[in-house]
Amino acid sequence: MSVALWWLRRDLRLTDNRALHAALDSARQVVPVFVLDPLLLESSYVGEGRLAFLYAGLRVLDTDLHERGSRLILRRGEPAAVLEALLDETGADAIFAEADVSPYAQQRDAAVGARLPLRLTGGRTVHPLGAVRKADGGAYIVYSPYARRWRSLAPPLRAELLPAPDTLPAPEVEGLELPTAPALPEDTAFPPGEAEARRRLKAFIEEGIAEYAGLRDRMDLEGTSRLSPYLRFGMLSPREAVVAAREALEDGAGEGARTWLDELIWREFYAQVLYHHPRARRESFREKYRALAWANDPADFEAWQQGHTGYPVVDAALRQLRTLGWMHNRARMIVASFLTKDLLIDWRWGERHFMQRLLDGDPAANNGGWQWAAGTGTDAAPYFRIFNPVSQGKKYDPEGAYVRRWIPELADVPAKHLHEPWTMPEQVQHEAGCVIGDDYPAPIVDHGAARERALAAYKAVV
DNA sequence: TTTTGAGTTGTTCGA
DNA sequence: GTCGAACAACTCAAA
Repeated sequence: MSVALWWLRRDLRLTDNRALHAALDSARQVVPVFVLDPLLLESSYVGEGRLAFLYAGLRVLDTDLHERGSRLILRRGEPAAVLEALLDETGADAIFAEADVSPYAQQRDAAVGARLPLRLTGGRTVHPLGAVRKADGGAYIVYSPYARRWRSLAPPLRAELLPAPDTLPAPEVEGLELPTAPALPEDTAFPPGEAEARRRLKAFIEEGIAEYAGLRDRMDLEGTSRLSPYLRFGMLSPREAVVAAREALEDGAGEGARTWLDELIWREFYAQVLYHHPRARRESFREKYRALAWANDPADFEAWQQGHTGYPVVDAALRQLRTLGWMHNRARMIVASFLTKDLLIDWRWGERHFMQRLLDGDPAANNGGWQWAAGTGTDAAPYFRIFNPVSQGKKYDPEGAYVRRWIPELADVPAKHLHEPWTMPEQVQHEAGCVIGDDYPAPIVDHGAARERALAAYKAVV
C-alpha cells in the first residue's frame, strides 16, 4: 500500500494523532483531507463563532503541514462521495480517521465504511469507549463508579505519546482554498492551533493547576485551563492532557491536579453516555421528564439569550458567551439552572443556543451538561436543586468584577447591591447612573416565585 | 438474587 | 450569624 487518506475531523493536530500514525504505518504517501460537510455546516447547532475557530484552525494546520512539506486538501460535499472521488484521484487504498461518538458521526462513518475502506482509530478519548464498562459488561450512567473504573485502567504514559512527524510528502491532488469567512476577531481569547493549545497546557500545569480546585469556580478569575475549544477540535490530544495532569499530581499539585483530571474524565463520561444512548441527544435521558410542561415563553428566551434578564450574573455570563464564544463553567451551570428552572424553558433551547455560540460546543459534553442542570439526565442534579442567581453571584463573584466587566451599565453600582441591583434605593440608582427598568432591566421573574413554579412543574411529572 | 451504600457542582428554613 | 435538616425518592453499582 503506498497512498492513504488521512481524514481529519476533530483531531486537528500532528502530535499524538493516532489516525495520522496509522496512515503513516500503512502507506508511504499520506494525503491530509478535511471535508466541509454541508449537513454539519448548515446545522442549526452550528454558529459563526465555532465555524470561524474551525476555519482559522484549518489554516494553522495547513501552515504546520507546509512546514513539513505537505498541505491540507480541503473538499466540500457529502463525505462518502468526496472521499470516493479522492480515493480515485490519489490511488489511495485506505482512509484513516479518528472515531467519533455523536449520532451523526456514527451514522456518517457507518455510511462511509460500508462503501469505502475506512479504518477508524481511537483518540477521541483516552480509554476507548468500550473499555470502561461495569463488571457485567454494561455501560455506566453514574459518574463516580465510572471514574473509579476509568482510574483503575492503565494510565497513558508520556513515552506512549506519538511525536509529530518531521516530514510529510506533498499530496499530488488539489483542494479548495481555505475559507476566510467567517473570521475570528483579531483579539480573540482563543487563537486556534496545536502550538497554542500545547503552550496553554504547559502554562496551566506550571501556574494554574495547583490552585485549580480552589479557584475553578471563581468567575472573576482565570482559575480554569481555558483548553476546552482545543480539546473540542483535537488541537490538543486528550491523552497528552491526562499525562500532564498525572505528572502534575506526582509533582505535588495535589487536589488541583486530581480535580482537573476529574474534569477530563467527565469529558469521557459524557462521550460514552452519548455513544451508548444516542437518543439522549434529542430528548430527556430520564423518560418521565419528557412529559414536563415547559412554559417556553419566547420573550423570556430572548431576554436570556441577550443577557437582559435583570439578574446580573446571568446576564454577564450570556454576554461573555456572546463576546468570547466561551463561558466560565460555573456560569454555565447558573444560566442553565436559570433557563430551565426559573424560566421553565426546555433545556434543548438552551442546548442549541450554547451550541451556536460556544467555540468548544460539543454534542456530548453540552448535552450532558444541560441534562444535568435540567435534572433530566444521567446522574443529574435533583430537581429541587435550583440555583439562586444572587447567592451564586455573591459566592463566586465576591467583588463583582465579573459582573462589572461584562455589564458596563452596572459598573458604578455599589458592591452591596451589585448582584441584586433592584434593591438599590432610587437615590442610589441615580448616583450610580443606573436606573432599574431604564438603564438595566428589572428582573424578568421573581426568583422565589419562579422557584415554586419550577418545583410544582417538576413534581407534577409522574 | 438480594441487599446495601451511595450519589459533581444547592437552597431554604428554623433552631 | 451559624448549623443541621429537609427537600424525594430513585436508581445504580457492586458486594
